[in-house]
Amino acid sequence: MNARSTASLERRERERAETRRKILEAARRTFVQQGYERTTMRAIAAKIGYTPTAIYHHFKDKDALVAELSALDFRALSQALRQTGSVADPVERLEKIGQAYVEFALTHPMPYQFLFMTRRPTDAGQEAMPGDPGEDAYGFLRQTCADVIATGRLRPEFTDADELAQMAWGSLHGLVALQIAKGNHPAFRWRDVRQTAAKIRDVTIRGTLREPTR
Amino acid sequence: MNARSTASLERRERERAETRRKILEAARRTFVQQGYERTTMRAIAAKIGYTPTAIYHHFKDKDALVAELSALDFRALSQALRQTGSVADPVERLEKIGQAYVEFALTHPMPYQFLFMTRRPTDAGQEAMPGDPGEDAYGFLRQTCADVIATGRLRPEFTDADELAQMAWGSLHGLVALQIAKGNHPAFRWRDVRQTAAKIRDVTIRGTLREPTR
DNA sequence: GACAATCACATAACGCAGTTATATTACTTA
DNA sequence: TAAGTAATATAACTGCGTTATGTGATTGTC
Repeated sequence: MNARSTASLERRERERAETRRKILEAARRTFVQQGYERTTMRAIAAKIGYTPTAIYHHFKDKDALVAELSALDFRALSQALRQTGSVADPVERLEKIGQAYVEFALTHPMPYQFLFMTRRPTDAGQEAMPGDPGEDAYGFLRQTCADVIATGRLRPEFTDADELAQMAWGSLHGLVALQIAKGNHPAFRWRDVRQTAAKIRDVTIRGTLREPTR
Repeated sequence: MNARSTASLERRERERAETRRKILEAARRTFVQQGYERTTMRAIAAKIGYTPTAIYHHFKDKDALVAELSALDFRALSQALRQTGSVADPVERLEKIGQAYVEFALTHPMPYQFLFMTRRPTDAGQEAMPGDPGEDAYGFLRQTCADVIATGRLRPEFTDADELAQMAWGSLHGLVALQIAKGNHPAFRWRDVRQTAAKIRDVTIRGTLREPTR
């Protein structure tokens, strides 16, 4: 393998990466506009001047496309969540986590929908992969809940970190999930989601703390 | 039109209704077992010894099947919610509404998913139909929230019935929606949903009330 | 510099889905 | 008994995700 071949290899890899990137970009645009079901491989391919089969040269199948897009976006979530780790007080940290979570859901509705709002058959029975960013984030939330419990500031009925995590997660997930699914439905006169989410966080914290705080 | 023809007409209508019923029953079983996407018209038809086209003689398309099934189940929700109307205290009534709502979601996951967890393109821009059971239920929740506010027992920052309704709805929706979508995912060590939901209701109420209660 | 190999695509097609145009069969009505 | 109609079947269409196979350009080897 000489210098010329190395340069050629590098160029080919660059071109391959560039094609991959173009596919991902077109896929993201289409997924966001049309949603998962209504996005066809043919449409993605046509948008960048390829045939559908070309996509399969770069990605295993349609799910792999969404999975990669989701994984990319999830780095942002993981980072945002972990930045809250600097907050010393676990209660304040829990609130920051919730805020970052809502912000992520609202700015990345497509991967959010893919990860948390759809039931995939592969979900059942699969072993917990340590790399899964969703489970990763849950573990982080759970740990913070355990820290909150350890402060002793909660009412005595809150001793289970998983239960507390599921209460906190569920409360905020419901609001953003409804917003994503029904946000354009005029009959529900939707209030500003970020503000409502903030109130849900306040209520959750005040409702679980041992003493009235403010 | 003589007596015989009337009898014949009636019998034919009975038979037609019976076929409709059989289709709906088979569709319900399949939808519950397999979910919406994996349920095929061919499978429904085969289960009752018909060809797929026969279904189209009774229902416009696949969505119409789910819509009718959902409407049927939703009568149960509306009734269950309205039965809570007998509770005089608005705060207690709100709690009962939440309990009935969670129970409905867990016992009717398919219509729940259809109505609240999927974004349908027809949702946008459509006028509010008064018959829509979903909006009907929201209106009932909203009214109860308004009643709660009117009692004056809430903290001063809670004055908006829609906001309060969306907080209550979202909190419980999130828990059951996660359960429906990710309930079989082993990495999240799910606690008993009804119990967690009860704690969410407690926390929401205690967190919004003016004075600590118990 | 010929030549095999490989890469990055395209062509064509498969199987399955929802759906529909067109029979066919049975029953009702005149 | 003939015409009409309602209920179902047959066969096919379109569009989907996906794959087996072809093709042409580029690369590495003798």
